[in-house]
Amino acid sequence: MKKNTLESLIWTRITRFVTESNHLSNDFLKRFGLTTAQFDVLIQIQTYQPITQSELAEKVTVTQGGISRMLARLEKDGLIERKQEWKIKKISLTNKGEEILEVATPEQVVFQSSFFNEALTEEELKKLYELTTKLQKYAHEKNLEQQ
Amino acid sequence: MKKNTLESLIWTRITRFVTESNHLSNDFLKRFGLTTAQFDVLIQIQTYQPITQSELAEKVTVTQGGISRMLARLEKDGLIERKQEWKIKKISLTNKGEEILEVATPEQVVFQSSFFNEALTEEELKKLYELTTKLQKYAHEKNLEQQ
DNA sequence: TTTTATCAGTTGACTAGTAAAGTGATAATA
DNA sequence: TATTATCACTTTACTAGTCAACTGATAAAA
Repeated sequence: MKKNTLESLIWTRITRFVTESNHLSNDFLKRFGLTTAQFDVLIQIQTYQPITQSELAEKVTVTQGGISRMLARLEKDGLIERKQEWKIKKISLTNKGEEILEVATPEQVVFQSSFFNEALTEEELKKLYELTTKLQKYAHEKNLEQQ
Repeated sequence: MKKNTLESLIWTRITRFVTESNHLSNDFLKRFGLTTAQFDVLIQIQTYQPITQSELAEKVTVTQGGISRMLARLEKDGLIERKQEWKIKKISLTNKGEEILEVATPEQVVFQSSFFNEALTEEELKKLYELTTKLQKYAHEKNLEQQ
């Protein structure tokens, strides 16, 4: 019984890479009082605000319930606000949220980029972008089919 | 303020791919009463048994506390056993664990591989393996430095 | 107008993980 | 021998997520 195909070796590499670089980013973002997941969500809100919870959930590939909890925490910390409007809730950043991102984003982008550009050449980066785009599109479509 | 470098685009693709393909695998493994995380741990135990908790934690990039909880669940389900031996605990699969893996592994390997080989060519797979190996090695080293 | 459906979000019970403090056995030192 | 350190693991309190059942408001059908 073969359990180590090239594909499953890649799978292991990718998941280990994601958890390890997540640890590093969490550590780095501690100075701003943020986690990697929170930073990810805040960036999406900043880009698309005002946005509904369902739209946001779709963008960060999390369930309705997951985004509900996450936003409850971010609201408690005063980083975002939810305004009930008709039967939907429109999410946007507060001034505090906006200010933190202004400082955190450039630093986090440089830090996060370092995992890639210190390990790979410019050519390899382009190839990797191409390959991961294909993978993600395929997995995304397969997920949509499932429902 | 530039927040969309090629690197951070790759980051997003990779993390979204990992969560989406994890959903698919979780769904697939439901028929064996397993989650993707549990399957991952069981395969490592099968490969290295008898193994200590600390060694196992290292292999699956999880903390001591994390592996302790995970193994408590797997033990409760009767898939593994922990034998106290001197001051360490040696982990191994039970018959039940071994039997489930025997059926689940070939199917899960085929399913997991499909995310890759249906989206990419053989050539691209080899390239991707090369690139992800570099990435993971780099992130792993950086994590070791941190401690 | 009452009922029913639907839609956006929340909540309960769970898995899976973290950091940091705690436990209990073994080994090293005073 | 008594004390202290260390080691392997557990536990507490938390973030982050899942699914599925539940609200509560709006819209559509009877």
